[in-house]
Amino acid sequence: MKKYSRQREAILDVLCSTDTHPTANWVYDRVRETIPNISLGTVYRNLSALSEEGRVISVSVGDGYEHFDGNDSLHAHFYCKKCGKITDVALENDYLAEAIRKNGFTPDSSVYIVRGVCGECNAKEKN
Amino acid sequence: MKKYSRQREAILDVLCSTDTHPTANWVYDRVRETIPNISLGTVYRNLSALSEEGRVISVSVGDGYEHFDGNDSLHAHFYCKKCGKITDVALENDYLAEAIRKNGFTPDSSVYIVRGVCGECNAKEKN
DNA sequence: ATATGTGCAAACTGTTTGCACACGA
DNA sequence: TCGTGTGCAAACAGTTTGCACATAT
Repeated sequence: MKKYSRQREAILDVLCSTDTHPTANWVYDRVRETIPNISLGTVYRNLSALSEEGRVISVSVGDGYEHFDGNDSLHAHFYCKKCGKITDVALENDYLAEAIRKNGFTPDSSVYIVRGVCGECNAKEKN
Repeated sequence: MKKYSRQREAILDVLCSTDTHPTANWVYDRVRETIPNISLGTVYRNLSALSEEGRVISVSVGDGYEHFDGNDSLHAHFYCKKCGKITDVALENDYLAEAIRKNGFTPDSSVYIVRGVCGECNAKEKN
């Protein structure tokens, strides 16, 4: 059975109190402020556990890192290729998951990523 | 300037003639049937180049591998956590990219992934 | 008591990269 | 010729894992 752990709670806290889609290492640094001797391995183990439980989503934008997201409302991710920032874009309904359900699948989590250039970087480009 | 290469064409061919969302290594094995002494490094370099050009899409489903997709029609990916299979689901319009454009971004490629259990594995589970 | 979680560090592995050579334009 | 691409192999880096100890139930 699943056992409580201070470490896992702290990790979940960090993920739910940011919208920056952090990497494992960023979470590690942040949690160390509270639990200084937590290990990176523990962070990885718990991120992976939380992700399997569906309490957290993992997002791969293609920058070589796994990003984690504690935002449980329906949204898409916009990844800017220039500055690397990931921005949430709220969605009203999950019509992709619906389309998929019609194909005989049972979806349980959705990760939507759109890549491109953000407004800020678009502006800068006009130099 | 971009130079023609037999290797890159062969890699693109492989990707466009399958719907299995292969990994770099699978592509490597496949291309070696035609170009036996191609190197894995070359495959990686070209996959990454093709991906930047937008001729190919890279899909991270969270199994530890990067998957590549030469299908250029609009579709979502369903990843089955049980059997690992990735299935394309055609979409009529890219309303997510639209939603994102309204937020001031300039999207250029979309990767939609829904995770869950596929019909086959659902059936098997009823034992 | 005991099964699960942790810290530590080493191991793993998919991917990247430097270099000398080959090749397309 | 000249700049880009390739093959090879070593290096890299994010992530995983084994082990002995700690902790929740």
